[in-house]
Amino acid sequence: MDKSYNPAKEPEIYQSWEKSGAFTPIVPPNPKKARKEKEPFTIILPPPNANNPLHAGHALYAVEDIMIRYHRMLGDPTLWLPGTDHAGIETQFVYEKELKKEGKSRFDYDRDTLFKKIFEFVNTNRDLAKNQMKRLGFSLDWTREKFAMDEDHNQRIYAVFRKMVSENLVYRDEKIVNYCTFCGTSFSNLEVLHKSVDSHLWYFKYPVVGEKDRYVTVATTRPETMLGDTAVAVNPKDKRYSDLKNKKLLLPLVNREIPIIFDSSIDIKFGTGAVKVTPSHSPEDYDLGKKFNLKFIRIFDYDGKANDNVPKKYQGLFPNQLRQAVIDDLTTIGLMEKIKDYSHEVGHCYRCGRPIEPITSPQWFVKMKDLAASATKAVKDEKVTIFPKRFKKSFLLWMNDIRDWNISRQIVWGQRIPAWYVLDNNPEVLINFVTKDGSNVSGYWRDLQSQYDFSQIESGLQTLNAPADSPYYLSKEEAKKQGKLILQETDTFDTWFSSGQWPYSTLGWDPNGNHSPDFDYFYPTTVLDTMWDILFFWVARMIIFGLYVTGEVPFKVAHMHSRVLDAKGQKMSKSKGNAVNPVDIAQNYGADALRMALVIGVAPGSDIALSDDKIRAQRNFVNKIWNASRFVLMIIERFKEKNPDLKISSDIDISALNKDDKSILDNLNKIISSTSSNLNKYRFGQASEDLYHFFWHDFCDVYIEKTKDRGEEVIPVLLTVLITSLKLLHPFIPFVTESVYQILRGQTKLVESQLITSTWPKSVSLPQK
RNA sequence: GAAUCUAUAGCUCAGUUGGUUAGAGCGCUUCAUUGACAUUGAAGAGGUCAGAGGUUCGAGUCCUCUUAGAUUCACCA
Repeated sequence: MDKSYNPAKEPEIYQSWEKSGAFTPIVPPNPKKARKEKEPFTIILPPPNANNPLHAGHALYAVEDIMIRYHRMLGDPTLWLPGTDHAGIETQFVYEKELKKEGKSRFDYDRDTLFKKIFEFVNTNRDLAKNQMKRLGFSLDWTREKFAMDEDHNQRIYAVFRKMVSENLVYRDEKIVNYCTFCGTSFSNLEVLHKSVDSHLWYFKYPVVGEKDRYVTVATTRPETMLGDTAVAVNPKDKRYSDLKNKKLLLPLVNREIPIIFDSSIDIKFGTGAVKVTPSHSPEDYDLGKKFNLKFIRIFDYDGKANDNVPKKYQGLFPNQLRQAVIDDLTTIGLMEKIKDYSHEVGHCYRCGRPIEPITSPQWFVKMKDLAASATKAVKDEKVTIFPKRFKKSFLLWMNDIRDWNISRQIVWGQRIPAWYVLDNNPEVLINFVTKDGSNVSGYWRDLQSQYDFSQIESGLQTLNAPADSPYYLSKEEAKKQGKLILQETDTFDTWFSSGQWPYSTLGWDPNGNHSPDFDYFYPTTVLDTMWDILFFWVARMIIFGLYVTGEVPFKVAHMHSRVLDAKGQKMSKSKGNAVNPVDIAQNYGADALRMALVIGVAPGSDIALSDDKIRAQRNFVNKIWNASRFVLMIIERFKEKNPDLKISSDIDISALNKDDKSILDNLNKIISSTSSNLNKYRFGQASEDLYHFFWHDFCDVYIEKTKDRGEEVIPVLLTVLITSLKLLHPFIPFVTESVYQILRGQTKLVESQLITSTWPKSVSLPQK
């Protein structure tokens, strides 16, 4: 044996495991029945994004590997299913940055071409993550690997979509959505970051029509939207304005007469108690607009510029430019009353960081109320146990006031929504396309149809935007019955609409009920392990979809793991330059050292500061195991030299044990039961720490030292404690334990061929005290 | 605005349902060690467990408040 452990050989060990079939469970002939007799232990890997190499956080898949290896050793049929996610907006955002380097942008391509280019880009990256996961020792069943853009997965989510449409759980509507004009897409509420912004409250005077020198002053944080105001709202109990019933105001700069409306939602104490109402650009005002049947005047286009609903001099300005122009002009004409400092929360795009523009836009929504209710019930009834417990509370809180989910994204990378529009009788469809000579054209079908032939529009199509009440058909064939000029919706599904269906889809759920044996055997899965930051994005959606589509929860336990931070406790990110590549660490110190460093002494769900010190300490521990094993083998050799007939065995003769033997075996029994119990309770930090202490202190420092002046009778106890320790440690540090085991196997009589598939230890029977 | 979490040795953190002298890693001090391992061993210094109050025979552990920090959720002008 080498003088110290050499992690360079870890990949060979991984190959031998994979080749032996240890990662691949066998599905019995009658899976449903077999499941009832013995339930498999199943984890679906949270699929990493296909667009990027793994980061340190992904190394925490180690937690899943620990559970998987533990259950495999317990003898449970065990499946850990790998896959990668297409990660819609994330990937497109990354790819657009690549395009920018070439001096191109998404506007240079029709959507089909752009889609194909992104697909190629993703394919070149996909194997990277896979090899990294192998390097870290994750015992995933690669024969079942999936990708979120696999055709069978697409077909499944399309089927679910159609079902939801037919049951009125999916609807189209023109509502206020969170829109990023830079990314060119809407977002769900979850994808909006609320940042505190130091700004101002501007007080404008709106003249009262027909009354000389009388004004109503409104206070606003968004002067620019005043060009789209269609009312001013006050509280009916506010005496300052009670005489203004049936009066109108003259909107300055625009010279439009707007009504005064009375609604109890208006806070009398805020500002002047009078609020400008812009139904097309503010969520609250949208509600008022609906309630009072106000005009909806959208003043910003999808590119963020002011459109022709504003006076000519303002057209084409971006919101911040428009703001300044409005402030200047109101000041000039003497209608700016005052400006106060004011700090408030503004929604920003989680992707590009720019302010979100709330605008009305036709989009696809999922009705959440009933779906959320069933998920809430499942969690309350512990059909799904959320661990650590504190996340259960925030889950229920979030579910409690959930809003309808905007599932359509105006990007190309993702599953294109399977709905078709008929242009023949739908002139108001807004179309963007690239012409044959490469220029961008945008316009309504009513105007375009005379200038371009349909085939050019179809082949150059970038986006279309159909009015919310446009009829649509769920297949091209259906649509064709209605007309000749057919275009498919260009919006794609929110990534989470796809990944929310990951558990049953990857296992082979079938819309027609002909489920695969895998689905019958492994679904519902056992544990879902992920970081808490996607509890709402992903975990909640999976529970919702699972219950809706299969009638069962997708997993029984949702285990939220820690967040990996750098040595200083800072969030890792590429831009900060403090991101570490887990594979680099594995090359330098061994995957085992990294894995151990990530779990030892970490409380459930708390942050992990990953430092070099910590990794080195665990590298030392791994080496300690190597050397303790080397020592045991060495003294066996020495006894053999003295006595060539010596039988090497780990069978313990209870009557021959001395005090030290009994003490170490007693501790061994304790560590066996505490490790099992800690693993059952997801207390990986405690389990690993106890094992560390037992092996290094109890076994090496105390017991081995004491055996140094004893005879060959120590061999069975030494072997028993060593082999049992290797088994207990194997889920955490699989490589060193397996490689030591293989060496031991060559030199002593060991029955089991691999540690990975060996049985979990049971306590040694000792004489009663 | 709502909720959650954290505050324990110089640093990074463990400490399950409350129970004897509060632990680990790294760092520090002294010593040992040339055949398991210097990626070692032994001994040691170092904490009024943020502060105040309460429950209890007993609290780092439960409750209340205060202070400091972090995070998440949230359509308020």
